[in-house]
Amino acid sequence: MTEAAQVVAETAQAVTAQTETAQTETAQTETAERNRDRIARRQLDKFAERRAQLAAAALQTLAEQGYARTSLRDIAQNSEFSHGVLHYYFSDKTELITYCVRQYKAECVTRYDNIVATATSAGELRRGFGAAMAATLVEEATLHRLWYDLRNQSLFDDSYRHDVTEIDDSLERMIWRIVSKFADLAGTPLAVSSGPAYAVFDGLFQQALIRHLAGRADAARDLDENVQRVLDSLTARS
Amino acid sequence: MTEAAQVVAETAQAVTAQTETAQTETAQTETAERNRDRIARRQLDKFAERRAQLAAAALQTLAEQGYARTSLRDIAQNSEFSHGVLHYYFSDKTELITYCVRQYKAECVTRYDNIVATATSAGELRRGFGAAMAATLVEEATLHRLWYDLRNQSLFDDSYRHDVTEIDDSLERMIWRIVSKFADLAGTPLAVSSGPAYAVFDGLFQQALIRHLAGRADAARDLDENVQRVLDSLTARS
DNA sequence: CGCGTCTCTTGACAACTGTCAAGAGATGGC
DNA sequence: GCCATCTCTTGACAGTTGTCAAGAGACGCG
Repeated sequence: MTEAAQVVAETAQAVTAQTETAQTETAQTETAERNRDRIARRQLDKFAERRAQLAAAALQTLAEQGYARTSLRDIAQNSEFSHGVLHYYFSDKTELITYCVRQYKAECVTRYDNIVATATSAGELRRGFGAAMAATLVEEATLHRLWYDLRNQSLFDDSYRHDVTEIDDSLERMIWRIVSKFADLAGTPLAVSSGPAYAVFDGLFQQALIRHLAGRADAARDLDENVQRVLDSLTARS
Repeated sequence: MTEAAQVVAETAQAVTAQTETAQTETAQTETAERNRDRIARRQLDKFAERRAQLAAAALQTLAEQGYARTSLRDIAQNSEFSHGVLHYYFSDKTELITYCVRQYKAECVTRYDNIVATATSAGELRRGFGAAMAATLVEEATLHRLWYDLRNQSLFDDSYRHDVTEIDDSLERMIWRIVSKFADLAGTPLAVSSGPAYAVFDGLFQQALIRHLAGRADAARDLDENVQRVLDSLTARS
């Protein structure tokens, strides 16, 4: 990797997160500076784009084979590039997988927000939650399997712990938005707080995932039913 | 491995499970046969004993490093033998780990049965359950971490699926013994059946494990409290 | 004691792993 | 069209992996 590329790689995420850089150039050098800036920006975008593309290939491979059985060559083979390119865009395997985890997060932590926003009654919210859980269970089964795999890896390997914890917290908040709004709409207090609420539904989902992947056709329907029933149960008795 | 040892290996578990073999010898050859039998039995016991010993070393290593990072040489180094011996007692890595999983099961599926047997009131059972969960969370944290790791591996690797499913079913029954007896003692019906009941408490435990391993000192206390609260919540409203 | 069997060690093998360096091609500004 | 830079491929490296074979040592029978 060239020095320039190195710099691009190291700052890619930080810079792309900014909407605009400060314009402190004098009038004299403004055009040249802007040009250079525009070029750098384009390179940066292309760089970030390819990183995302490779991360997508990595996510697919990991979801299929699992963390323990996935090598960098496997990932490259699922992309349109050779294995060497991975070390041009990622410094090592850990950084690649960390990036994958972050990309996964962006896709999933707002999964149920639409339901929360549109539901007008407790019953509607409850049914929408159950249906959405059952739907993603079937449609993104391998990706969920990977999530649980990586979350477990983080219990053995500290390098993943931080990002995994961050995602887990986001998921907890996502579930809490549903549960607390449900209690709100239903007008009943809750028996548990955010943490155990997430844990309970995560447990239900994980069990359903295991059964679904084992080929049990009733897994999604059962999940739908169980989620609704438990959601009801978590409202405290009056 | 010699042919004899091979046979011993293949039949070790089946034979040790039997309490006594059929005695069909004639009086003439009885002594010789019994002698041979006694010898074979002793060899068999020694063989099974060493298998268990090696499996214990494997369990310890796996619990420390996780499935993905544990090699046969790592395991051997945690025992008092060299790496070659593993292929004398186990045909391959898969058989070793499968054996480990079975050994793990034997240690854990009756974990709460004492509480079920001795509890005389719903409150006592509920408190005993919460305390026992919190205790094993702390005392056997790495072993639980391994269990979740292997259960996840079984979602990617069919070779472990059968044994893992068997253990998971046993755990579900174990939890159900508690939950159903609790409802019995409390005189209230339950909102959920065996499957979701297990899923819910497993979710609580897994979250507590993650937090405990992350160094959060309140993990065990929270688990105790959450388990009791959820157990109460799962009793249906009258 | 001698000998066969059981146990275990040693060393090797082929395959695979993450990593990296050298260089070929592609691209785009001048 | 030239040249610098970016992008990607190829091939190699050192280390690790599961597996196995050859043989040394231990054990226990006759």
